[in-house]
Amino acid sequence: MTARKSLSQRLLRGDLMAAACPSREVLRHVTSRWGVLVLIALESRTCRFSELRRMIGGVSERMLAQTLQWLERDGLVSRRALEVVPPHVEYSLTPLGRGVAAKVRVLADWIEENTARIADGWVAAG
Amino acid sequence: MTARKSLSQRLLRGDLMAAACPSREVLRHVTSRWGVLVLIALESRTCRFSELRRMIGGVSERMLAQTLQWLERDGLVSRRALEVVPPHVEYSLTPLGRGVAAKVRVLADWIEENTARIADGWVAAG
DNA sequence: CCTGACACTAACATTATTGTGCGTACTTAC
DNA sequence: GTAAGTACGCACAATAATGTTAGTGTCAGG
Repeated sequence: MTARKSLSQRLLRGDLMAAACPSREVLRHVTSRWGVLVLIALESRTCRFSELRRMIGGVSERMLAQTLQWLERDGLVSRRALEVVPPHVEYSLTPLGRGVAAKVRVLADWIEENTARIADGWVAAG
Repeated sequence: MTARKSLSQRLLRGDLMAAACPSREVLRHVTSRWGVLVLIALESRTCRFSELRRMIGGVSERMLAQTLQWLERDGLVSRRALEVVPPHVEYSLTPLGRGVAAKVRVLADWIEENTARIADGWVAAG
């Protein structure tokens, strides 16, 4: 068994500017193409696999599964499989996951609100 | 010449859940591996190319240039080249860029603070 | 004279990420 | 009986992102 709170947990802080820092890995999962969207979708409510697939336009089953596994390993998403037929699996955010999801959501909101402004620059510049 | 404020800018909001929405593109630039770090670095101050390169551990010149160009086209970063020798180029955030950078920074802070907790889960699970 | 700094670009090699199609094992709906 | 839904895993292909190397032109420092 591991200690309840490791030394690193109490003392160390990640440094994203450092190439070798593990925080880089977390960043990649969270900000991956579908990671952002999964976190946002799950922030609203617990979802099944195929619900997520329908909610998130353009995601393939393979990528959705992959992304969910990353986030699960990071302890941000929890998976609950019901032993029934047909299979029923529920994905939800962990307390930790709710933390990131909130931040991610704020960023996503900003992007949704400002995309039109940004896209105007694209057409103006050609 | 384009209209001062396009219809889309006043009326439409991006929808990240829609596969074809342009907001997806903005999201990709902002959350790209180096995009996040560039925005954070520039939030603290205007920087020269090689300063950014030194600040952001592990970034190659090619990727830094690429990322800066994406963000510049999106109107988030502005580039100012002084006509001197040796070349002197300054990168800074536009007002729009300051908007995203603030949101990105909050996310990055969260990750830096919680990476230790997350990484603990990695070792525990093996 | 030789090197390094500066801010890149172009060409090429290599990963990483993503997509596609198929298979699973069972059930309900048509 | 046939198709579709369920939640994926696996193999392979394609595309996107990233890295590596070399080169540009000028000038200051050793």
